[in-house]
Amino acid sequence: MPRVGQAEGQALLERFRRYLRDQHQPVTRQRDVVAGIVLQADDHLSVGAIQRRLKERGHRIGLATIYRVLEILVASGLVKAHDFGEGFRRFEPVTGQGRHEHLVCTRCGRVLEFANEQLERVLPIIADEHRFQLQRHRVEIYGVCQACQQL
Amino acid sequence: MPRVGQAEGQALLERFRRYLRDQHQPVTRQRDVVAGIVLQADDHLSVGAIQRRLKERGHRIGLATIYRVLEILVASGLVKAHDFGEGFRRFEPVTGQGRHEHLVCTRCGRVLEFANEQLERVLPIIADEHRFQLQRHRVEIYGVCQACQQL
DNA sequence: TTGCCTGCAAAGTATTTGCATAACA
DNA sequence: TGTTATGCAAATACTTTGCAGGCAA
Repeated sequence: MPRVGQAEGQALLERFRRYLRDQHQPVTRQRDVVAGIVLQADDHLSVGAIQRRLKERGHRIGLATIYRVLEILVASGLVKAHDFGEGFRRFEPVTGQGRHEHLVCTRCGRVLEFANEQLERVLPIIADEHRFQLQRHRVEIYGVCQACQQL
Repeated sequence: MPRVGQAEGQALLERFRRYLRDQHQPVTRQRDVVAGIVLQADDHLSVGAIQRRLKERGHRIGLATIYRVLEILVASGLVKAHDFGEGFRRFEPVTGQGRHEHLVCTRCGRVLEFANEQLERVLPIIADEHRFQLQRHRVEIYGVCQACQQL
């Protein structure tokens, strides 16, 4: 079950092309291909994973270009960058499903998502109690996923 | 108001020396000095900050040694390492005050702590709902601290 | 056509490792 | 005194940047 449906991925890609045109930036083949992979991913991709998929599909795109496209994608708001403390970042398409947090498997690296109303409610209160102007938060649960427990 | 009182810092340092002796590892001057700085810190120190304090106090200790002492401190359980997504880690002495999470100021880098019972209660439930064997979690609130808001 | 994007390689940052020397027990 | 920690420098991993040439508009 993909995070982003085929159709939603296509729609996001279309929005990215539009974003580039609006910004008077060219829609290059590299940008289209990299964005296509990230925006249609059913997972939280690392740069390494993106590079691998590019190779599999026969595309020869430089590493620097991947990073530069990701920068644009994040700036466009269509992609979010995450740092799960692995020493590298991962990238996730921003779908309509709204705010969610992450469960990260420390064995296989798989990332699951969850939403919890209670959590989202309490964090602004805590920030307020400490006179913090909340900008964003990060909630991650690390553990062993069901599949890895059975090995 | 320091996180770790002078007395508590001293006690932690004493425990570190005992830990080394128990492990049949030498208590060298470098280990003692670096541990002293980290264990008595009133803040979440980066390696850069540790290095700076060492220089201020006239100690010439190699960078590699700092990292190696930190590795021992973390292994001993007296220090916790944190990754606040800044591209480097920070280190915090483990005091008796128990579990807490962090508020990180995105302007000045200051780190405040907070504890919230509701939060600690809900996270294991969420892990369970997703058949995740919980190992640890991370809750961070990023925003602008009170001092920085007034600038 | 023309300016910006791309690819390559080099640089940059945080951290780790190898090795000769020095210091602790 | 023998073992092992230290200091320096080189290596590593991820990411960013500079520059010559290629491509989108």
